[in-house]
Amino acid sequence: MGTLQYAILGMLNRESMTGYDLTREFQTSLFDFWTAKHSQVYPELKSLLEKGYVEYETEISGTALKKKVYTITQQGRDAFQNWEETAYPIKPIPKDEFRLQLFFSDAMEPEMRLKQLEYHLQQHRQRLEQIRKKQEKFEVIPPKEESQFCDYLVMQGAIHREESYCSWLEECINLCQQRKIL
Amino acid sequence: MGTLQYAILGMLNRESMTGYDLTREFQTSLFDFWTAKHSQVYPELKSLLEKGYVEYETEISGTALKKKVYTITQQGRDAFQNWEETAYPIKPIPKDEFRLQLFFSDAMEPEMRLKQLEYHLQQHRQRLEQIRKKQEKFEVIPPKEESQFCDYLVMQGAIHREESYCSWLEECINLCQQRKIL
DNA sequence: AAAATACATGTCAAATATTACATGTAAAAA
DNA sequence: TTTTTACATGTAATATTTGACATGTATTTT
Repeated sequence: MGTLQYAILGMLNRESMTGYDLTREFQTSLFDFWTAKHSQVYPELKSLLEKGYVEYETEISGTALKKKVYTITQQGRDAFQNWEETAYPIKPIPKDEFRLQLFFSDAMEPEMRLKQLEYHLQQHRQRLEQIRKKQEKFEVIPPKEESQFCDYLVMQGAIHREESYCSWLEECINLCQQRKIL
Repeated sequence: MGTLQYAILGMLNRESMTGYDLTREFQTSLFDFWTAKHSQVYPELKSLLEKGYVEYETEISGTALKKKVYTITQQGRDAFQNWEETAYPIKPIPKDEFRLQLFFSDAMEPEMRLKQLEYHLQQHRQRLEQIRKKQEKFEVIPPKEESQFCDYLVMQGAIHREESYCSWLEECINLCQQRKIL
């Protein structure tokens, strides 16, 4: 079973919701480590339904709008817990198109390389700022029993990741400029 | 045109080689930011051939073993250079199964969460050590005109990435333990 | 009252990527 | 001399993901 299905089970384990709600979560609270579009969510829900890991009730919103509110079953809870407690070997290193461009940048004008480095630094600084805005909502570190504590941990991870990307790019820019002056 | 095709063009831009050689590069020098299996490389070479971006000559190794040695064409060089100098918006945040598990770890025993954190720290420390072994080969920072300089930059990036992953995990472990003692 | 945005659910085609299937030669080690 | 490892090239089936197509309701803004 793919990771996305466990992500869905994990969310439904917290709270029953619709495919639309799940999709929204993938665009917000899970955004810093997992994303999915609605075109992937609905088929996966169907698959989980066939496995008996989720069930749904139809609710009417307003006068005609049908909503399918999905709830995790005991079977689903068991499958989720089993995944959650399994220590999987770490996945292959994520692909990074910019690192690839940089790797080949010896074939490029030094000014162009610098321009590329500065553009990407700017992009990652923006991303970092967006994550820091989330961080500011935490006034204290939440107690470790709450799901808020987990939110805090993964958000810290996202900050670490972007900070290190930025500091690497700064280092690259320095190295490129230094050797220009000498 | 997909990124993998540009990765192949970039390698052939440095030196003519076979699909087998390319696959080996994806497992070694490009490993820290892009990978591909031979089952993906051969069809992509075929596609590049149809586009006129590469051509090949058949060489005989030994008495019977046929090798297809691919060479980039001028058209291929132009396409590559165009990609290389384009500043693409940064890609969505890479997926990370462990961060997903951690995000849901409020539903888990605190000891289990700690066990998971320590396992992943160990895995990433190992990965970091492997990259550091590559780093040790550089006695000085190579001059910026050489492709070695690019190798150095991306390798530094891989070190930054793994170091920050490890320091984040250490921070998480500390936070989990701290609150246990208090 | 109209328009725009958010809510809500799906399918389909295409691109990307992994694993397994399939075959054979060359060189090095046991 | 046999076996194993590296060299060498492909295809097929499957899984994952994205982007486009397709439709309709509810709410908010203009």
